[in-house]
Amino acid sequence: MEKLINIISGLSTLIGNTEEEAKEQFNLFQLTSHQMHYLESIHLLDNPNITELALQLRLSKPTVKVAIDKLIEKEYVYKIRSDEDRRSAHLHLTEKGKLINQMHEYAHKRIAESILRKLNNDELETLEDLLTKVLVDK
Amino acid sequence: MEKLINIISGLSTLIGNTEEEAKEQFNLFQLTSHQMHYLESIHLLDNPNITELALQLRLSKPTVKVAIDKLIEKEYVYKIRSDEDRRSAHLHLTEKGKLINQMHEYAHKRIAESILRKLNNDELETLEDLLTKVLVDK
DNA sequence: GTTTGTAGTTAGTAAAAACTAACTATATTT
DNA sequence: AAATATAGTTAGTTTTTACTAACTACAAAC
Repeated sequence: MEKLINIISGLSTLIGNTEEEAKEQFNLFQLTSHQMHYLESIHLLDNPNITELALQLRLSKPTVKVAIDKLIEKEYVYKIRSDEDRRSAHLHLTEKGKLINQMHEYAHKRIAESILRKLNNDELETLEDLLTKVLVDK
Repeated sequence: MEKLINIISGLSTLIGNTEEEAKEQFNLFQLTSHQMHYLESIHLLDNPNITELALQLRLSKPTVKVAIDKLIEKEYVYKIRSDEDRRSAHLHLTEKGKLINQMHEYAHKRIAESILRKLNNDELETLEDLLTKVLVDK
């Protein structure tokens, strides 16, 4: 158990550091960590409305509204008014906003490359099988 | 490569979610995510002075000083004046401040437990060996 | 069709988080 | 020992982030 925890701790650090490095390149795009979190949540919740986003982030609706207005002005987000309920509007990421996800993909790719460098084909296949088993639900 | 990237993405999500859940329990201790980041950086830099911490966080010294003052008042951090250079002071985490690291340990332990539930002994040993190989430097 | 409820917005405000400029105290260089 | 540099601090200010209360517009329930 102790050994496994240490390995997970190392893995967590590796992933954390790689994502952090990837994020640094993105900070050049003038986004605060809060704003990044908004974009990530919009992606995660799959185009929520303001109310849903506020609930997820545990912030008041006006707070979220003001923050989203800024992200709309900076062209990371846009709104589409719902046809079913015309009071409501769904939030979408623009192409620029989607870069936030590409950032994560980039970090994951870099980790994959470092693994490929360290394992041979058999080892890679075994690792993939075991981790798949670990990640499967239930 | 594609498969490996997906697995890493899943792993990253698992670790991220587990840490997030662990953090929620800690939010009850009245710390903002910024303040948690300060505590994590102090741990990471191994008792830095204000200047070093400001450099790491890419913030001005007065900004960091004011933030640290609050953490000192709340008893998460204390200062020890350096004997070598009496202008300088090193930042340390109090027992309460160290809980932030225990939070990470708790999250890692929970992930370890979920792995133990899904693999048998042989599989576990193989996984540990492969991940150790992956995490080794160079 | 009137009342009640909900999504989003606006206005006003408070607290947190950041900055620059200027200072004190100690160290280092010349 | 005087001049320069560095660590930390203080003061004053701006920006960001958050809140509540009150509003508009639309939807649902009675």
